[in-house]
Amino acid sequence: MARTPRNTLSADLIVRTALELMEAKGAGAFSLRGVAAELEVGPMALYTYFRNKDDLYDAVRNHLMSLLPPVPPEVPWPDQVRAVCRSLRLLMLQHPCLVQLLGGRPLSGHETARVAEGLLGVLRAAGFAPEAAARTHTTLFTYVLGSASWEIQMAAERRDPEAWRRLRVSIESLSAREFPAVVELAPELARTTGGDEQFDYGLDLLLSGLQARTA
Amino acid sequence: MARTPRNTLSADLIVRTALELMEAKGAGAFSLRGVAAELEVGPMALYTYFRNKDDLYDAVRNHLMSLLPPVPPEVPWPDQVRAVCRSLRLLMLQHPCLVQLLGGRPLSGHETARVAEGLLGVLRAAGFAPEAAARTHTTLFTYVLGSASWEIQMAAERRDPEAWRRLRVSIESLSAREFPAVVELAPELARTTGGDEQFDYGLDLLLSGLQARTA
DNA sequence: ACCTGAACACCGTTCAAGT
DNA sequence: ACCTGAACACCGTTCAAGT
Repeated sequence: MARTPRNTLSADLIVRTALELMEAKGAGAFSLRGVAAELEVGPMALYTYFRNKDDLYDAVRNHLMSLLPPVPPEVPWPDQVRAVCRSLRLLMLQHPCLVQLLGGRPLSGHETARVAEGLLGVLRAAGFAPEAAARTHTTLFTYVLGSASWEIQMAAERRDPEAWRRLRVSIESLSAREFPAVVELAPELARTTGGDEQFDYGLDLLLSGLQARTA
Repeated sequence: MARTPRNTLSADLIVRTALELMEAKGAGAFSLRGVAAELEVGPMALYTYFRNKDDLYDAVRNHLMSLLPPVPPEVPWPDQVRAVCRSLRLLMLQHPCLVQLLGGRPLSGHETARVAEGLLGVLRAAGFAPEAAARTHTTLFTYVLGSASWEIQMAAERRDPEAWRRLRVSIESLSAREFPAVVELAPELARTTGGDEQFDYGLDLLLSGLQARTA
């Protein structure tokens, strides 16, 4: 590797490198020194572009949020809501660190507003009153956040053989007398954990609740 | 402070001390060395009771899960579901670190099964088929997880004056042409973010969807 | 078994200095 | 402005040693 302490450094390059490291090793193992090493610069070089680690976190989150596709026009509003929620979930699954970035840092930046704008615009156009639109938006967003977070967690569990073994043993050691429902439904729980179908199940519950309310 | 390197140390004492520190400073600032200092022992004393930091995290999560109250009997099943979800949310709000512990660590332990048992038992008794019970359980759990996580985040934001100021500025600087819905609904969003009412709004949407399906 | 102390390989960040 | 290098106050964890 040749030395590259030229003018090649930029905020954008740092964000892209940070994102790569987060996705490769998980957001927990991410470090400023790791980014600096990857870019073959000293750790302090990054401080020219970002005030501190949290500032870099914000920039990465903002970059990820900008990847969200726009709302499909010209379709009924329930389909629009479904599309927004699905693409938000997909973005989180493709970039698992996004969940941690959303849950651990204050909000800021126009990209976050852009996400809210899409869903709120759809709901307002569908005739939702201001308060109902706001409440519905928050409900949908938190459902997507929670289910994606849980899905990522479970996928990580399945990937780690040791963790997966411990979970299987833990479930199989449960007494059927003390935990009848868990023991009976263990196969169903394993089969229905994660996946598009599970996500749509909850999303459809929310949408049918909404449609019952607007009718 | 007198020295206490006697036989006063125990797994239970360490868990309680760790929990105190997590709640005081946030789960992010928590460290093994901090717990050891609080207990006035060397950092290595903890390794007699826990294999590593993650092992202690699991113990704390298990302890918190054991605090969940039992399901109220002798009421209609929608009220039972509501009660379980509300008390789970309340537990998360009272112990914000629980959300991070659930989202960042593999599952294990009987306490986690106990939580699932309550909700699954209610749904099975209400006549839900195995797959529907499993899917509904996951949907409800992820909704509680996501909304509590978001609520904790927002509460932290409001507590930190600097973060709160940045958020206000960020919202006020949005152009009404680019973000019409966000600008219009900003007061509604602020007013409806968090709180029992917002949580129940989404929970009722899910429940009315469920009741429409079982009828 | 229960706990200590030194050591290792890491962190984020400050400070003073170079260009 | 852009980047370096040394230093500080932290981490989790290993290892060898004490009782």
